[in-house]
Amino acid sequence: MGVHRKTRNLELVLDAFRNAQEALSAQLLMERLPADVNRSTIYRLLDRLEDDGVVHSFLASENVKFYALCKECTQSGHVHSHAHFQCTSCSQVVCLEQQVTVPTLNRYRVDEAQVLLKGQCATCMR
Amino acid sequence: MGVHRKTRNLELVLDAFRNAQEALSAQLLMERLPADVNRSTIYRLLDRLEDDGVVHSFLASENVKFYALCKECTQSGHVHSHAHFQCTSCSQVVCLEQQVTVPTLNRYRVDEAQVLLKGQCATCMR
DNA sequence: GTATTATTGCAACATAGTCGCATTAGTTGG
DNA sequence: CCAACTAATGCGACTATGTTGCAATAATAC
Repeated sequence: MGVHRKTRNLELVLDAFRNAQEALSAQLLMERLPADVNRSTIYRLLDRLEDDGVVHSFLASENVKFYALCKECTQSGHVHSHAHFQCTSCSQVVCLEQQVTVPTLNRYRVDEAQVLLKGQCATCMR
Repeated sequence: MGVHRKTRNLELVLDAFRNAQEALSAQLLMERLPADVNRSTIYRLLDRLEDDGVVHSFLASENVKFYALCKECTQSGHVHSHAHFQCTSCSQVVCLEQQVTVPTLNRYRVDEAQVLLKGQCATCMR
């Protein structure tokens, strides 16, 4: 497992994430990358980067999967229970600092929490 | 707006929700309803019921939208910030009692919180 | 019972994502 | 540097979830 070869496409995707302040979907990546980068390749790179723990993913509105670089995550223990925010006007998605306290449930074992806050971002509020 | 006519399909869908202990997706509904109920009709009924505040929806894994009857919701003020749980083994989704305390953010106005806890349900843990 | 129109069924479409397979191109060893 | 190996890519076809236009059907009001 792991990212093996240093290819142009991989570098392009990583750069896109490094330059982005927000989380990115496959669709957004396609728009930001050169047109000749194949759709399947983007999906495959995202899958791989997620497997490798380089990015984490979460679902936002409209059934779209978003990805963002893992910052607080270590190789051993991943902490993905921070919240995400999506603006209902511009659809932009960002990772928040907020950690989510996962409630303990007696009938279930909770492994992961996905928290999506929806509302308006500073730009769209004006 | 509003549910107007009392049709067979509407009754079937409502019954399915009343009989279900879990949340239902369009797919699950299709499996539980007579085969001659049209796919589009199910989607349209779900949309309408959500508009009317009869059910609420939220996204679970695999980009699938789930619906459940609104219980704590009043006509005037909807409270949809309770958490949902999805079992990663059997994919079943349930509404939890847990209310989510929506964090206040200074750079965003938060209108809604979607919380999906993932893990294993009692049945799958055995 | 008839008129009105919400609801339905159908088929075609849209979008997000996946997959098999042949080709391309990093990487390694000599 | 070159050849061999094989990961990565591009392509096209496919799946799944959901949407839409339109004509037919059926619930409701009179």
